[in-house]
Amino acid sequence: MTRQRAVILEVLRSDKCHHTAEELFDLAKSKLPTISRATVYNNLHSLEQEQIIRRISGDGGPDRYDNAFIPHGHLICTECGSVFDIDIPGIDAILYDSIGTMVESYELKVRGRCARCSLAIGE
Amino acid sequence: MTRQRAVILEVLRSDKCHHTAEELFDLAKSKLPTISRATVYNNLHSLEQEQIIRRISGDGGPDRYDNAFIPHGHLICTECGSVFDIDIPGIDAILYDSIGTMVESYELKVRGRCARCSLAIGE
DNA sequence: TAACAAAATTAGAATTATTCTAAAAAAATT
DNA sequence: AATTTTTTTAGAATAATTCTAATTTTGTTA
Repeated sequence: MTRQRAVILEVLRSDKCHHTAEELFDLAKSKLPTISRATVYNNLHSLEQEQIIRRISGDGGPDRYDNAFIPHGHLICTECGSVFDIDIPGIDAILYDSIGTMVESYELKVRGRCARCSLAIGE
Repeated sequence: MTRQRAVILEVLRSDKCHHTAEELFDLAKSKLPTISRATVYNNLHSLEQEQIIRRISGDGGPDRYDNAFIPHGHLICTECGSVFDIDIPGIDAILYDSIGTMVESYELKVRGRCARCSLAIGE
Protein backbone atom coordinates (compact mmCIF):
# COMPACT_ATOMS: atom_id res chain seq x y z
CA MET A 1 0.00 0.00 0.00
CA THR A 2 1.60 3.24 -1.16
CA ARG A 3 1.03 6.63 0.46
CA GLN A 4 -0.72 7.71 -2.72
CA ARG A 5 -3.22 4.88 -2.65
CA ALA A 6 -3.90 5.48 1.03
CA VAL A 7 -4.63 9.15 0.36
CA ILE A 8 -6.90 8.31 -2.57
CA LEU A 9 -8.88 5.87 -0.44
CA GLU A 10 -9.00 8.44 2.35
CA VAL A 11 -10.49 11.16 0.17
CA LEU A 12 -12.85 8.69 -1.48
CA ARG A 13 -14.18 7.88 1.96
CA SER A 14 -14.10 11.37 3.39
CA ASP A 15 -17.68 12.11 2.37
CA LYS A 16 -20.57 10.33 0.81
CA CYS A 17 -20.77 12.06 -2.52
CA HIS A 18 -19.59 10.64 -5.78
CA HIS A 19 -16.52 12.50 -6.94
CA THR A 20 -14.95 12.72 -10.37
CA ALA A 21 -11.33 11.73 -10.95
CA GLU A 22 -10.42 15.40 -11.22
CA GLU A 23 -12.06 16.25 -7.89
CA LEU A 24 -10.32 13.32 -6.25
CA PHE A 25 -7.05 14.48 -7.76
CA ASP A 26 -7.52 17.94 -6.26
CA LEU A 27 -8.50 16.54 -2.88
CA ALA A 28 -5.55 14.15 -2.91
CA LYS A 29 -3.20 16.92 -3.98
CA SER A 30 -4.14 19.00 -0.98
CA LYS A 31 -2.84 16.16 1.21
CA LEU A 32 0.04 15.03 -0.99
CA PRO A 33 1.01 17.90 -3.29
CA THR A 34 3.25 15.85 -5.58
CA ILE A 35 0.60 13.28 -6.52
CA SER A 36 -0.03 12.98 -10.21
CA ARG A 37 -3.23 12.64 -12.16
CA ALA A 38 -2.06 9.36 -13.67
CA THR A 39 -1.66 7.88 -10.19
CA VAL A 40 -5.21 8.83 -9.35
CA TYR A 41 -6.51 7.18 -12.50
CA ASN A 42 -4.28 4.12 -12.01
CA ASN A 43 -5.49 3.62 -8.49
CA LEU A 44 -9.13 4.22 -9.33
CA HIS A 45 -8.83 1.52 -11.99
CA SER A 46 -7.16 -1.00 -9.75
CA LEU A 47 -9.55 -0.28 -6.87
CA GLU A 48 -12.41 -0.81 -9.27
CA GLN A 49 -10.95 -4.11 -10.47
CA GLU A 50 -10.42 -5.24 -6.90
CA GLN A 51 -14.09 -4.40 -6.33
CA ILE A 52 -13.32 -1.93 -3.57
CA ILE A 53 -14.90 1.02 -5.32
CA ARG A 54 -17.38 1.37 -8.15
CA ARG A 55 -17.29 3.56 -11.21
CA ILE A 56 -20.47 5.34 -12.23
CA SER A 57 -20.15 6.11 -15.88
CA GLY A 58 -20.73 9.80 -16.44
CA ASP A 59 -23.70 11.08 -18.30
CA GLY A 60 -22.12 13.62 -20.58
CA GLY A 61 -19.76 14.64 -17.81
CA PRO A 62 -16.81 12.70 -16.44
CA ASP A 63 -17.17 9.40 -14.64
CA ARG A 64 -17.71 9.40 -10.91
CA TYR A 65 -16.56 7.02 -8.23
CA ASP A 66 -18.50 5.49 -5.41
CA ASN A 67 -16.56 4.47 -2.32
CA ALA A 68 -18.59 1.31 -1.90
CA PHE A 69 -18.66 -1.69 -4.13
CA ILE A 70 -22.13 -3.05 -3.39
CA PRO A 71 -24.19 -2.42 -6.53
CA HIS A 72 -27.04 -0.02 -6.03
CA GLY A 73 -28.88 2.49 -8.12
CA HIS A 74 -28.53 6.23 -8.45
CA LEU A 75 -31.28 8.76 -8.72
CA ILE A 76 -30.26 11.78 -10.74
CA CYS A 77 -32.63 14.60 -9.94
CA THR A 78 -33.91 16.25 -13.09
CA GLU A 79 -34.47 19.49 -11.16
CA CYS A 80 -31.37 20.02 -9.04
CA GLY A 81 -28.94 17.52 -10.56
CA SER A 82 -28.04 15.88 -7.25
CA VAL A 83 -27.20 12.19 -7.19
CA PHE A 84 -28.75 9.98 -4.54
CA ASP A 85 -28.12 6.34 -3.76
CA ILE A 86 -31.16 4.16 -4.14
CA ASP A 87 -31.67 0.64 -2.98
CA ILE A 88 -34.03 -1.65 -4.84
CA PRO A 89 -34.92 -4.60 -2.62
CA GLY A 90 -34.74 -7.91 -4.44
CA ILE A 91 -33.22 -6.43 -7.58
CA ASP A 92 -30.84 -9.36 -8.05
CA ALA A 93 -33.65 -11.86 -8.17
CA ILE A 94 -35.68 -9.63 -10.50
CA LEU A 95 -32.73 -9.31 -12.87
CA TYR A 96 -32.01 -13.02 -12.72
CA ASP A 97 -35.60 -13.79 -13.65
CA SER A 98 -35.58 -11.39 -16.60
CA ILE A 99 -32.21 -12.34 -17.97
CA GLY A 100 -31.88 -15.97 -17.01
CA THR A 101 -28.22 -15.63 -16.17
CA MET A 102 -26.22 -14.70 -13.11
CA VAL A 103 -25.77 -10.98 -12.63
CA GLU A 104 -22.15 -10.09 -11.96
CA SER A 105 -22.89 -6.44 -11.42
CA TYR A 106 -25.22 -3.76 -12.63
CA GLU A 107 -25.47 -0.04 -12.97
CA LEU A 108 -28.80 1.69 -12.70
CA LYS A 109 -29.37 5.36 -13.24
CA VAL A 110 -32.84 6.71 -12.75
CA ARG A 111 -33.87 10.18 -13.72
CA GLY A 112 -36.70 11.84 -11.87
CA ARG A 113 -37.37 14.44 -9.20
CA CYS A 114 -35.80 13.93 -5.81
CA ALA A 115 -37.95 14.13 -2.69
CA ARG A 116 -36.83 17.67 -1.90
CA CYS A 117 -37.57 18.99 -5.38
CA SER A 118 -40.90 17.17 -5.55
CA LEU A 119 -41.93 18.93 -2.35
CA ALA A 120 -40.63 22.31 -3.47
CA ILE A 121 -42.29 22.20 -6.86
CA GLY A 122 -45.27 20.02 -6.15
CA GLU A 123 -46.65 17.36 -8.46
CA MET B 1 -36.29 17.05 -42.32
CA THR B 2 -32.89 17.38 -43.93
CA ARG B 3 -31.26 14.69 -46.05
CA GLN B 4 -28.63 14.31 -43.34
CA ARG B 5 -31.14 13.65 -40.58
CA ALA B 6 -32.99 11.17 -42.79
CA VAL B 7 -29.78 9.27 -43.45
CA ILE B 8 -28.83 9.24 -39.77
CA LEU B 9 -32.23 7.85 -38.85
CA GLU B 10 -31.96 5.33 -41.66
CA VAL B 11 -28.61 3.97 -40.47
CA LEU B 12 -29.75 4.02 -36.85
CA ARG B 13 -32.64 1.80 -37.88
CA SER B 14 -30.76 -0.38 -40.33
CA ASP B 15 -29.87 -2.99 -37.75
CA LYS B 16 -30.59 -3.69 -34.14
CA CYS B 17 -27.21 -3.08 -32.61
CA HIS B 18 -26.23 -0.02 -30.68
CA HIS B 19 -23.77 2.02 -32.67
CA THR B 20 -21.35 4.69 -31.55
CA ALA B 21 -21.45 8.18 -33.05
CA GLU B 22 -18.31 7.35 -35.01
CA GLU B 23 -19.83 4.18 -36.47
CA LEU B 24 -22.98 6.09 -37.38
CA PHE B 25 -20.84 8.77 -38.99
CA ASP B 26 -19.08 6.14 -41.13
CA LEU B 27 -22.35 4.47 -42.09
CA ALA B 28 -23.93 7.81 -42.92
CA LYS B 29 -20.89 8.86 -44.92
CA SER B 30 -21.17 5.81 -47.13
CA LYS B 31 -24.62 7.09 -48.14
CA LEU B 32 -23.88 10.81 -48.07
CA PRO B 33 -20.13 11.32 -48.44
CA THR B 34 -20.13 15.02 -47.53
CA ILE B 35 -21.80 14.57 -44.14
CA SER B 36 -19.84 15.92 -41.23
CA ARG B 37 -19.23 14.51 -37.80
CA ALA B 38 -20.77 17.59 -36.15
CA THR B 39 -24.01 16.96 -38.02
CA VAL B 40 -24.13 13.43 -36.71
CA TYR B 41 -23.61 14.63 -33.15
CA ASN B 42 -26.10 17.49 -33.59
CA ASN B 43 -28.77 15.17 -34.87
CA LEU B 44 -28.12 12.49 -32.26
CA HIS B 45 -28.60 15.16 -29.61
CA SER B 46 -31.78 16.52 -31.04
CA LEU B 47 -33.20 13.05 -31.67
CA GLU B 48 -32.43 12.20 -28.06
CA GLN B 49 -34.14 15.36 -26.83
CA GLU B 50 -37.15 14.62 -28.98
CA GLN B 51 -37.19 11.17 -27.36
CA ILE B 52 -36.88 9.39 -30.66
CA ILE B 53 -33.62 7.65 -29.80
CA ARG B 54 -31.84 6.90 -26.57
CA ARG B 55 -28.25 7.38 -25.59
CA ILE B 56 -26.52 4.60 -23.70
CA SER B 57 -23.63 6.17 -21.87
CA GLY B 58 -20.46 4.32 -22.79
CA ASP B 59 -18.61 2.25 -20.28
CA GLY B 60 -15.09 3.39 -20.86
CA GLY B 61 -15.73 3.53 -24.59
CA PRO B 62 -17.81 6.07 -26.46
CA ASP B 63 -21.54 6.45 -25.97
CA ARG B 64 -23.89 4.31 -28.03
CA TYR B 65 -27.29 5.02 -29.46
CA ASP B 66 -30.40 2.93 -29.39
CA ASN B 67 -32.92 3.46 -32.16
CA ALA B 68 -35.83 3.12 -29.76
CA PHE B 69 -36.83 5.44 -27.01
CA ILE B 70 -38.64 3.05 -24.70
CA PRO B 71 -36.40 2.60 -21.67
CA HIS B 72 -35.09 -0.91 -21.25
CA GLY B 73 -31.99 -2.53 -19.86
CA HIS B 74 -28.85 -3.74 -21.54
CA LEU B 75 -26.94 -6.89 -20.80
CA ILE B 76 -23.24 -6.51 -21.48
CA CYS B 77 -21.74 -9.95 -21.78
CA THR B 78 -18.61 -10.28 -19.68
CA GLU B 79 -17.32 -12.98 -22.03
CA CYS B 80 -17.94 -11.73 -25.55
CA GLY B 81 -18.76 -8.05 -24.95
CA SER B 82 -22.00 -8.12 -26.91
CA VAL B 83 -24.84 -5.87 -25.84
CA PHE B 84 -28.36 -7.30 -25.62
CA ASP B 85 -31.63 -5.56 -24.88
CA ILE B 86 -33.36 -6.80 -21.77
CA ASP B 87 -36.87 -6.18 -20.64
CA ILE B 88 -37.70 -6.19 -16.96
CA PRO B 89 -41.45 -6.55 -16.53
CA GLY B 90 -42.89 -4.16 -14.01
CA ILE B 91 -39.66 -2.22 -13.58
CA ASP B 92 -41.44 1.13 -13.46
CA ALA B 93 -43.56 0.09 -10.51
CA ILE B 94 -40.55 -1.42 -8.75
CA LEU B 95 -38.59 1.78 -9.17
CA TYR B 96 -41.51 3.91 -8.09
CA ASP B 97 -41.85 1.86 -4.90
CA SER B 98 -38.14 2.14 -4.10
CA ILE B 99 -37.76 5.80 -4.87
CA GLY B 100 -41.15 7.21 -4.07
CA THR B 101 -41.09 9.53 -7.03
CA MET B 102 -42.09 9.35 -10.66
CA VAL B 103 -39.44 7.84 -12.91
CA GLU B 104 -38.84 9.97 -15.98
CA SER B 105 -36.39 7.55 -17.50
CA TYR B 106 -33.77 5.10 -16.46
CA GLU B 107 -30.67 3.42 -17.75
CA LEU B 108 -29.78 -0.06 -16.60
CA LYS B 109 -26.64 -1.88 -17.55
CA VAL B 110 -26.18 -5.40 -16.31
CA ARG B 111 -22.94 -7.30 -16.58
CA GLY B 112 -23.05 -11.07 -16.79
CA ARG B 113 -22.71 -13.91 -19.26
CA CYS B 114 -25.06 -13.96 -22.21
CA ALA B 115 -27.01 -17.14 -23.00
CA ARG B 116 -24.65 -18.15 -25.79
CA CYS B 117 -21.52 -17.76 -23.65
CA SER B 118 -23.15 -19.49 -20.68
CA LEU B 119 -23.84 -22.48 -22.90
CA ALA B 120 -20.39 -22.44 -24.48
CA ILE B 121 -18.52 -22.17 -21.23
CA GLY B 122 -20.90 -23.90 -18.87
CA GLU B 123 -21.74 -22.80 -15.37
C1' DT C 1 20.36 -4.16 6.27
C1' DA C 2 22.40 -3.98 1.55
C1' DA C 3 21.47 -5.30 -2.98
C1' DC C 4 18.31 -6.36 -6.30
C1' DA C 5 13.91 -6.99 -8.57
C1' DA C 6 9.29 -5.69 -9.10
C1' DA C 7 5.80 -2.42 -8.82
C1' DA C 8 4.12 2.24 -8.52
C1' DT C 9 4.69 7.11 -9.38
C1' DT C 10 5.71 11.19 -12.04
C1' DA C 11 5.14 14.99 -15.62
C1' DG C 12 3.80 15.76 -19.59
C1' DA C 13 2.75 14.19 -24.31
C1' DA C 14 -0.71 11.69 -26.89
C1' DT C 15 -5.15 10.05 -27.83
C1' DT C 16 -10.14 9.81 -27.94
C1' DA C 17 -14.63 11.51 -27.80
C1' DT C 18 -17.10 15.36 -28.12
C1' DT C 19 -18.19 20.30 -28.59
C1' DC C 20 -17.51 24.70 -30.58
C1' DT C 21 -17.00 28.17 -34.33
C1' DA C 22 -17.94 30.93 -38.11
C1' DA C 23 -18.85 30.73 -42.82
C1' DA C 24 -21.69 28.47 -46.41
C1' DA C 25 -25.71 25.94 -47.84
C1' DA C 26 -30.31 24.45 -47.45
C1' DA C 27 -34.95 24.85 -45.86
C1' DA C 28 -38.87 27.42 -44.50
C1' DT C 29 -41.52 31.59 -44.66
C1' DT C 30 -43.32 35.74 -46.61
C1' DA D 1 -38.25 35.30 -55.59
C1' DA D 2 -36.44 37.44 -51.59
C1' DT D 3 -35.60 37.04 -46.91
C1' DT D 4 -35.20 34.82 -42.57
C1' DT D 5 -34.17 30.85 -40.01
C1' DT D 6 -32.14 26.60 -39.47
C1' DT D 7 -28.82 23.25 -40.58
C1' DT D 8 -24.58 21.80 -42.28
C1' DT D 9 -19.66 21.91 -42.94
C1' DA D 10 -14.56 21.48 -41.94
C1' DG D 11 -11.63 21.94 -38.87
C1' DA D 12 -10.08 23.99 -34.49
C1' DA D 13 -10.74 23.61 -29.54
C1' DT D 14 -11.71 21.29 -25.36
C1' DA D 15 -12.28 17.70 -21.89
C1' DA D 16 -11.41 13.33 -20.07
C1' DT D 17 -8.52 9.77 -20.05
C1' DT D 18 -4.55 6.94 -21.36
C1' DC D 19 0.15 6.32 -22.54
C1' DT D 20 5.22 6.73 -22.07
C1' DA D 21 9.60 6.29 -20.39
C1' DA D 22 12.40 7.85 -16.75
C1' DT D 23 12.54 7.86 -11.71
C1' DT D 24 11.24 6.57 -7.15
C1' DT D 25 9.39 3.56 -3.90
C1' DT D 26 8.33 -0.81 -2.14
C1' DG D 27 9.03 -5.56 -1.34
C1' DT D 28 12.13 -9.52 -1.30
C1' DT D 29 16.15 -12.20 -0.64
C1' DA D 30 20.58 -13.06 0.93
